[in-house]
Order: sequence, then C-alpha cells, then structure tokens
Amino acid sequence: MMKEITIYDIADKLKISAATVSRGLKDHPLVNHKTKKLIVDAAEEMGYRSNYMASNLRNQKSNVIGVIVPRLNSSFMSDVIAGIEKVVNDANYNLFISQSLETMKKEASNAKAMLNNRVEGLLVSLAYDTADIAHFEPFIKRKIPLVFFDRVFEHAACPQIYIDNYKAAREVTTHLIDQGCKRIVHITANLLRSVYSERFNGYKKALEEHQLEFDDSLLIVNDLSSQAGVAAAGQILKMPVLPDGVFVANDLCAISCMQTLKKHGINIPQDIAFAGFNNDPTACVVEPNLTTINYKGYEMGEAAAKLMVAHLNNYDVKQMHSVVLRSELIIRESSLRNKSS
Amino acid sequence: MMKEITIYDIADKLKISAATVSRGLKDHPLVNHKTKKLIVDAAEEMGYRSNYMASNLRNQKSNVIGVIVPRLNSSFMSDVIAGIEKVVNDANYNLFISQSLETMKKEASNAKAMLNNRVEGLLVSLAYDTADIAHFEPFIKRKIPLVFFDRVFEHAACPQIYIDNYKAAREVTTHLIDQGCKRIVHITANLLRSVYSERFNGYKKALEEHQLEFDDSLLIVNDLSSQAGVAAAGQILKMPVLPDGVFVANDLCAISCMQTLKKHGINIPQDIAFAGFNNDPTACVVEPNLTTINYKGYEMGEAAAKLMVAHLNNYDVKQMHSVVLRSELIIRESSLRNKSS
DNA sequence: GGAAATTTTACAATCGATTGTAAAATCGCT
DNA sequence: AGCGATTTTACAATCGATTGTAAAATTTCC
Repeated sequence: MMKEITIYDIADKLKISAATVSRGLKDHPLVNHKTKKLIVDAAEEMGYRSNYMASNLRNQKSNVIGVIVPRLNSSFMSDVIAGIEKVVNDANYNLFISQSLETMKKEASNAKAMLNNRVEGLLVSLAYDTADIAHFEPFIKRKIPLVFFDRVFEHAACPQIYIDNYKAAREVTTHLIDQGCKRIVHITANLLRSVYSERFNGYKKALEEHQLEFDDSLLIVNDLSSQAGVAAAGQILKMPVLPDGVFVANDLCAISCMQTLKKHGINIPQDIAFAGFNNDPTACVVEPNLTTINYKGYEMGEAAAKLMVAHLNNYDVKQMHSVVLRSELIIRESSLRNKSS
Repeated sequence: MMKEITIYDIADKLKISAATVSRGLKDHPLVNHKTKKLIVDAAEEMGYRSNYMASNLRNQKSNVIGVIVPRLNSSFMSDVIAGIEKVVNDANYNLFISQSLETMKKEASNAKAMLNNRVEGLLVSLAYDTADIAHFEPFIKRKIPLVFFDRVFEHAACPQIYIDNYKAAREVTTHLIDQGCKRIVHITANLLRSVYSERFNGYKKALEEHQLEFDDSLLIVNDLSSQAGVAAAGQILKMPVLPDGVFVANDLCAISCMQTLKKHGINIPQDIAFAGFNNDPTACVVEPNLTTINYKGYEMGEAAAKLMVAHLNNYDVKQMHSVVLRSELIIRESSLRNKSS
C-alpha cells in the first residue's frame, strides 16, 4: 500500500506548520500568496489528496445525501435517480443509494444505516407496506432534512415532491368515460400509499361526476407487476359482464394486462379501452399505443434534490414547501374509440 | 441541533473508560459480560449512534464502494445498479454512485472525487469516448480494486465482467443469414468501446463464414439513441438497394428504427428482418417482437459487486479472474421468416 | 492468608484536518 | 532606530473511535 501524503508531510517539506498548509490549500486569507503557491505546488508534486474522513470528522459533516427508494430498476425510478445524481453531484455532495425492495423492514434498516453514516439529508420514496414513519423519527428529531418524493407521507417537518395523482386519475377516468366507457375496472396497488389512494379517489370522483356508480367488484388491488397484469386479465375475463374500460395505476401492469386480453381475442380499444400511468418507454411501443399519464421522473429527481440542497445550504429557511409537479394526460390509441374526437 | 452521544458520555455515565465502552459495543472478548450488557443498555437508552466518520478515520477505511456508469437511466444500467446495490448492501458497504454522462471528462472528474473520498473499490462501465484510462491510474497505483463491467477496458490489474459480445453478435448474424438475409445492415456505436467492436467483429465473422462480403456502406455508426434509430431508418430507405436484414447493437435504437421503417411501408420481417441487443422490456412488447440477445443486467451487477467484495475481503487473492457471463439469442417474430424453422 | 495466574479495565497515543489564539515577523512612519 | 500597526505563521486543542500495553482487580490454589 502506497503511503498517503498528509498536510504534515507537506509542512515538513516546506518547513512550515501544518495549520498553514491546511489554510493555504483552501485559499484562506490568512496565508501569504507566495506561501500559498509553494504549498499548492508541493501538494501537487507530492501527490497529496485531502483526507475527507479526517476533514469530515473535524467538520462534523459527511457531505453525503442519502436516497432510499423501493426499487432502482424501474424506468421511472432510474430517471428519478439520474435527476437526483445530477443535482447532488453538481452541488458537490455524494449520494448513498439503497433500495427497500418494497418492504418497510428493509426501509427501516436502510434508514438506520443512513443515520449512522451521518447523511446530511435523506430523500425517500416509501415502500408498498410502510404504514408509519417511526423509523424516520430520528432524522426529524435531529433536524436532518427529510424529503419525500412520489410515494410521500404527510408530516409537518417533511417537504414532499409529487404530482397531483387525484387530478390525473380523474382526468384519465373522465377521458375513458368520454370515450363511452361505462364499466371501468381500476387496477391499483396498496391503498395505503397515497399515490394509489389518490388515484383511486380521482377515479371514483370522475365516475361520480358522470353519474356512474362505483362498483367495488371492478377494483383490483395487486402489486402492479407484470405478472399481476396477466392475473388481472384472467380476473377480468371471468367477470360476468365484461368491463369496457380499464384504468391501471402503472404502465407495466397495464401493458401485460392489455396484451393478455388481446391474446384472448378482446379488441382494444373497441371492446375494452385501456389507460395506464407513468408513460414508460413501453407505452408508445405497445400496440395499440397506451394512453397514460406522463410525468417525468428525471424532473422529479431534480426537484427533490434541489430542494434538499437548498435546505442544506440554509437550514433556517423553514418554508419547506411541498412541490407539486406537472403531469399530463397523453391520449393514444389504446383508449381512442371515436377517432373524430 | 441535538447533542450526539459519544462513547465518552457512556463512559462517564458508567464510570468506565471509553476504551472499554468501545470494546464492549463491538463484543470484544476483553470485556466482561456484565459490563458489556451495561454498556449496550446505556448506549441504547442514551440514544447513542456510532460515528462512522471517527471510526473510518481511525480505521483508515471508508466502507464505501464507488460506481461510475455512463447513465443511470437505461433499463439495462438500472438493473445493473440494482444488482450492485443488493450485494454491496448485504456486505455492509455503502455505494457512491455517479454518472459520466458518456463523456470521458466527467468520468475523470468523478473518478477523482471517488479517489478523494477514499472509496475502497471502484466499479466502472466506461463512457462512449473514453480512449484511455489514465484517469484511473491513481487507483491502480494505490492498489484500490478497480473492476470494469460491460464497457470494459483491458488492463492487467483490472478484472472485467462482460459477456461474449463477439459470440453473441456472430450468433445473431448467423441467425439472420439462416433466415435468408444477404444484405445485413449493422448499426452500432463508437467502435472504440470493445462491446461494440466485438459485436462488429462477430457480425463480420458470421458474414465471412457464409461467404458474404462485408460491405462497409452497410455499417452505420451512431450513438444508438432512439433518435439515431429514426435517422438510421432514413439512411436505410435511401440506400440504392434495400437491405434485407438489420442487426442493431441495442434494442432502443433497433426498435425506433424498425418502427420508422414500418411506418414507411416496409414489412418486418418479410422485407427486412430485425435483431437487437439487450432484451429491453420493450423488445417483447413492440410488434413484431424483437429478436435480441438477452443478458441480464441484474446478474452482471451482482457479479461485479461480488467480485469487488471478494477482493476487498482478501486483497492478496491476486487471481483476479475476469468473468464472462452467459448471454443467449432470443428469437422473436422480427426476424422469423420461415415459421417452420 | 498470600503469591501467582488470570481476568478486567484504564491510560494514552493515533488517525488527519481544522481553527482560535498567541507569538513572531514584517512593514510603515516619525 | 524604535514603536505601533499589520501581516504571517505556529501552537495546541479538538473531532470520536480504536488499540497496544500497563495497571488494577479478581480468582485460584497451596
């Protein structure tokens, strides 16, 4: 192992004190220009690299921002992470990333690890089954900024970044109704998560606004996976009266469900109109192209990270606003019946 | 800011030395069982959390593994990252993740940041234009394990994780030839990257094996983006003689190219057979389903991370084997002409 | 009961950078 | 030259955990 150069080595070489070297390296005004140059040159020549572990200890800050997400490998989430990385990197922080794999247990253990690693802030999108945020209390107690995005949780101390899921879902459902749908199945996940309950509420609201009764036999709750989509298709096919529309809370599940129905001879959108949520890359590749809600993960990641960095730069700013990002309905063939409209 | 509890606080409270507290907390044999219990209980009660910055400084290790990838938000790469995260997390390391955004410059600056942050190992998939790995020399010099995956670089000191791109490409091309293709376009990216040059070589080899002349007017080099696929389709349409097969070095570009051609009235696979690379989720959604090479990012991430962890646990093991992962040709409708075969 | 053996605990230095404060060096000016 | 004002540098403590070694406490056994 190569011996690392420290400021003491530089100090010795220049017959100067380590304090001066430390100040010189960071352009402190208390050091002479000429000395500064000598120091910087010597550091360069000797191959010095600052030891962040020492400086972090001394400064009592880790320069790290933590991220906990359910899974890293979804189209949406990887966009979010990319956005976060960009902002965090530009702000000279480092990123600790971990995934909860959709369980509250892992989420809690990850949170603990983040806490012990002294992250200066934590960005979180909650797991499916997270019922409370007790495991994040240590952060709140210590006033370590905690920002929720997408799968958020209401808490006075925690800013949130999300889209208006209620409005979006209402919009989608209204669109399906406009296309003549009267029996609309809604496939979603754990209603504990506000993203899903909001979408569900938006769906119900749209029905209500059009004098359609909500029928809970048309509500399918699963994990929105690809397999769940196939199963849901099976469930739909077994319904005594077939629905004429399906609104799924994500594209992945929507597509596998739609394709399964298609294989069983159902015409999309004539027999059943389809709409998803997220605008995954697959949505505009599948045939028919999937109507969906577009909301860009990259921007959400950027927004969350920017909010975090802002807080870290001036924590006193107690105006921790929540941010609602734009989302839009993208109408494609999977739901377009009256081509004229 | 809440005052953090240190081992000294615990020591004071128990009227014991800090050294004993330190040893007690980590179950060191030199501490009495009863004392140990007292210490652990007091720590729990006082809300103690170990300060990794102090311990890292003292132990001269950061417990962090770095990752530099071109982009985080691709289907393949997010799978890789997920696999890496899983392994690294289980091994009680933390992950620093950064993206080079396909430029060598950013890659170098990220590498420098990783170095200063004292990562204990670095996992890298190279940017498009990285011509040499001088910016990683400081790692090699310091014997900090450096592992390349997917977009690898040959260097005696650096293990690599990859698939046999040559073989896979040869297989794909042979398959296209078997389907009756005689003029096969190959769309790929910067041949500086071995993943692409190997695929190109495999493609040429297959041609040669079937007495087909390589025609460099059939080689299209771009950045394999979705837009590039559209442009490539334009290029193909303008060819004096249309090709009867296209082998693209990734699915994203393959699909946009195929769809564009389809819109222009080309029949897939009758007029032109298509094959991609990667088996993106979109590949089995697009119509016709895309023939491609399947190789799982998640497993590659796992393999790379496991290799890294193994090295960190016993660096002397100089048998830094490179790992070649399995890949397989998945034949789908986009290339299937003789349904019988 | 007391010396030897063994267990348990405390001391003190260390990791490397940082910073308030004191001391030293330099400068300006009469 | 000499004195105050100012610039420049050095000292020493600090951040919190770790660990070799010495010292203290306890146990064992004759």
